[in-house]
Amino acid sequence: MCTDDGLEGSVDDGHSWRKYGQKDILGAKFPRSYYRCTYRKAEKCLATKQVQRTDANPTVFDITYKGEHTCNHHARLAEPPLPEKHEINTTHHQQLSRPNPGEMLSNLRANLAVNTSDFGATDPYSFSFPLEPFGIIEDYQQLHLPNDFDDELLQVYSPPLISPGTSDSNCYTDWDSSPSLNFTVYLDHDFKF
DNA sequence: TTGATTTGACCTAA
DNA sequence: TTAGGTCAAATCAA
Repeated sequence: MCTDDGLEGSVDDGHSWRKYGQKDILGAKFPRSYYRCTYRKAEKCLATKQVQRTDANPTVFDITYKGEHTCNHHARLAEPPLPEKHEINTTHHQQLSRPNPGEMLSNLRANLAVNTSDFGATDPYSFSFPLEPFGIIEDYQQLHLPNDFDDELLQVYSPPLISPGTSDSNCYTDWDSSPSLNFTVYLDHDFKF
């Protein structure tokens, strides 16, 4: 994650990652970093993620998760019954209570700001703003975002936490080809951790 | 001393 | 052949 002073660190998504490579990508100003789960060997956890700073905005990172954690070291999470993979279960959305603002605020400060504006370009989409730092990959599917989620989030948390100006965020899953998740993290220039 | 990061080399798919 | 992804030795930091 990049801060105002240009320092880069890993987004605390509740997992322990170990960097294993960095590559200059053709046409990209900034290199892409490759991370794998710290417990890859110990627990044969094959989860990986790629982090790349976007050209347009150096404070924005595209983070792509691949695979899923099989280790037991992910952050503790509220554990409602998991919807079957590849299935968007709207029932769960109704059963799960939305995080209260205090919890979300503390988690935002502790972890990251996620710009969820302009969702809806792809359907179905799903993304859960976690009660706790991000956990196993399935957790992203536990909540279906309502259409007005971004508006509500912005009303509650901005300014100064979330930049409302950008509109080119993306959040999609491509479960058919590979179990990966890509989302863009926007950091407000005034964001303080 | 141990675990994490860096970085050039290597592998592989397109 | 090239670009993206991974490996692994060297280096760094706690």
